[in-house]
Amino acid sequence: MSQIRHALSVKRADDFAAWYQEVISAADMAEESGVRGCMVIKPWGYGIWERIQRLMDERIKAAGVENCYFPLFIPLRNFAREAEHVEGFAKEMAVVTHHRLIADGKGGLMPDPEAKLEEPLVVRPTSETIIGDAMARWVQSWRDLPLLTNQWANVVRWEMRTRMFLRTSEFLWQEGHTAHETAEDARAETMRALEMYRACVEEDLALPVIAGEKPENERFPGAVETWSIEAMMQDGKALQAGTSHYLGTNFAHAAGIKFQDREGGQQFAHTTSWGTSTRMIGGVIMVHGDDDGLKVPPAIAPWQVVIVPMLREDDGDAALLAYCEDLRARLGAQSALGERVRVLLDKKPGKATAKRWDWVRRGAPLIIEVGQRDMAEGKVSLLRRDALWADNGKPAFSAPSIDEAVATIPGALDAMQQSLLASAREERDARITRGVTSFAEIEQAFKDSVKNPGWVEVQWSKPTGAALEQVAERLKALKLTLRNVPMDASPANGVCVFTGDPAVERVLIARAY
RNA sequence: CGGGGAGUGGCGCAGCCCGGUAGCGCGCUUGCUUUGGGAGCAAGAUGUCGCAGGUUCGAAUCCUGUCUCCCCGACCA
Repeated sequence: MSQIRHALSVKRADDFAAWYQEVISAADMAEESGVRGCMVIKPWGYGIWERIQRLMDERIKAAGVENCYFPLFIPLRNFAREAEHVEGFAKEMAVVTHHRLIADGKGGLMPDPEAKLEEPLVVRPTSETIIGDAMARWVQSWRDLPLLTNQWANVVRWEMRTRMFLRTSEFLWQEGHTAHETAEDARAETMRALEMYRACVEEDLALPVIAGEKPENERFPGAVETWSIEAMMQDGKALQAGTSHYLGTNFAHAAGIKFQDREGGQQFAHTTSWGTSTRMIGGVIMVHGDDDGLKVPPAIAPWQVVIVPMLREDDGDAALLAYCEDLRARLGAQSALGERVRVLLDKKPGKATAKRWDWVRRGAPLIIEVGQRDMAEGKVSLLRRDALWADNGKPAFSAPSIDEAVATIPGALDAMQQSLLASAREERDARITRGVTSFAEIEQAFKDSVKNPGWVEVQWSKPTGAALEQVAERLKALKLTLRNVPMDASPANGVCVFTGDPAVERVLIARAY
């Protein structure tokens, strides 16, 4: 192996947390804002979010769910209704108490004590309560059901410890809220949303996930069932990439979502809620990033192909730019992954080499450099972000003709999308340990290891209440948590690693973000 | 929210202990050279030293408070 000069200064293997932060700044995705836990999402990071948003939104609408927008401010009294739900969020809510500023006498401003709100407003941490209010008005008859709504919004949770994209005080997300006539319908919707997330995150973000039900102690406050998709990061930790909740009639009782059923009686609706957030971008970084920066899966790349002309600031530039423009137009007329290929001709002044490394760090799937010699030969110089280095330690350029490039690039984008998912799945599966039969084996695997060995799947007797808390405590000593009960795991056939009782199902254990 | 570390040009850092009016590398600008693989040489520009008070003739440096970031923990649908 020759010496490779990587595009980042920190390597994943040396300091994963520092590497993660360097990717975000080196890929020009986001930066600190000066407000605790809040970030500025820059064009490349926001462009990725917009792609995710578009692809997810198409899937949401295809299921018959309609978008709405509900207010940012929620009256404090809404939160007094559903005790369990409130308890879950009370410690992390931002509250608006004043509506006017006055001079503080020291050259600054302060909230006007005279302008105190009679009833404080909570900045939404999630919208169950306010959407519940609306649903109570909108639902009168069984004919109004199911009611299927979604909103794209920002939410605020006053987090104690924040990390860019993974856990920020303010974040962007989508929250689906639905009401149904029967428990059966609501459960089906819960599962439909979960499957939608699995498909979107795997197919579009190229993150392999395991879908399953959360154990009772990990449930959303007020939910009857909570389901999640869990993705494995390169450091072996789990990231919950989406959740879907069956809320029973808990929220319907709290908000008064009642309807007249087919027999003329009054019934409470069964509701669901489900969400995914900008946190998924953190997952993309930690699954697909490498020591040269980000690799953006083509489906969510704002630009899939970036053409970098090797300008020399002489008379030859005009012809070179025309050649590149022709290439851009021809590529842009092609389709990959069901859409027109997104091609940028990067005409910004500057050295082509410097610009190339900028795009490598950002993770543009394909980078095409074009110089005078390429043009003279009717060729281009093509670099694949997922196969960056040649054996000699230099960037692995290929030199197809322009016709060949136009013809093969759509297929290459499709292939890259597939291979990113496939290789991530391979790496994940190699790090899931199954067949563990005792707690001692778990301790052994996680106790003294500096490197995280990954996930463990065990059989258990699904204890509840205090017995479950005990299990959680034992795992906590190893910094482990119960992630979920995979829906497609094989049935239990042994004994519980925690209690020794007959096992009833399999559960995943991991360190988590 | 507890423990620890840190905030000095765009980025990474030195200076602080022992107060005297700010420096290095990268980047940036300009010029010349170079020109197919992350260029070289030269000359430049960029700082209310996180913010607010205090001590002092004088504060990046000492004291107090505060904000933000990082690590560990607690917490975390």
